Amino acid sequence: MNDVQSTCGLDVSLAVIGGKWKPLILYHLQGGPKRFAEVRRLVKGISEKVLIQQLRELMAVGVLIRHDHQQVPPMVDYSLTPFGETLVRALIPLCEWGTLNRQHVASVLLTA
Amino acid sequence: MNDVQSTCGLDVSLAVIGGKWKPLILYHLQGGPKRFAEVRRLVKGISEKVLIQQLRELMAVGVLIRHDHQQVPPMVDYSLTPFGETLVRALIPLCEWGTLNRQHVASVLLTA
DNA sequence: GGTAGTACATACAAAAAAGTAAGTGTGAGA
DNA sequence: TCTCACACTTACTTTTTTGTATGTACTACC
Repeated sequence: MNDVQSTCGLDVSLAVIGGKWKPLILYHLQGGPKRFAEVRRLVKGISEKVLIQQLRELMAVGVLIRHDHQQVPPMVDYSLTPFGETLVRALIPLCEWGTLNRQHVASVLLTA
Repeated sequence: MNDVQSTCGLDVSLAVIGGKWKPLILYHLQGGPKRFAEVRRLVKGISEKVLIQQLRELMAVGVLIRHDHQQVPPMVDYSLTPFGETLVRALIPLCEWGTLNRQHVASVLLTA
């Protein structure tokens, strides 16, 4: 990381996971394929509409894949691609940072 | 990370660095204190107004500190707090991921 | 026919974030 | 007096993201 300008890939990562929900969606798909409704349950607070949208965008950049089991009622699941797995791996430190500092951040935000 | 619900701190991290610009601002302050105009130069594309706003928010959560040299013309610099340094450390993997996958993501986004 | 389960699609609205333009304050120097 | 450098502030606008409500498609079952 000597030449900050030419090596900082944060703009790329942010292009892929930018927004309120994408990091959380990716994180929850870490544990293997998940049904639509299950993802929605895990990512608390997200609307169906936004979840669909975000899943579609994540698929478009190749980090998620959708598997349709071709049955009725519909049975569809979403999972990380291998590429997506590399991205989630890069998210773990941020997740851990948040866990470690949850209390501190909470107290700061309350006084703001 | 066994209990995904209770240990995932991504919501906390996102509360601190959410938005288009904050990760990039933090990243560029890694190398030591920087003047306002310098930060603006480094974070390409950001408007003065938004930079000020974001700096203020980052200070409010304790990851940045502002030092006014009390002179005219004004001379002010911004730097990471030790707390902020822990956060930037957690951002590095994401930065590296982006660097490694810049070409791949670029080609995907062009075809979308 | 109605109901159920599941994963969507569509239309419109609201909220949040970012952007554009103009202005301010402070001394220092011409 | 005017101009400059620097770091802001304010008012308004535009863009983006998220949210609310309703509807669709497909079978299966009562």
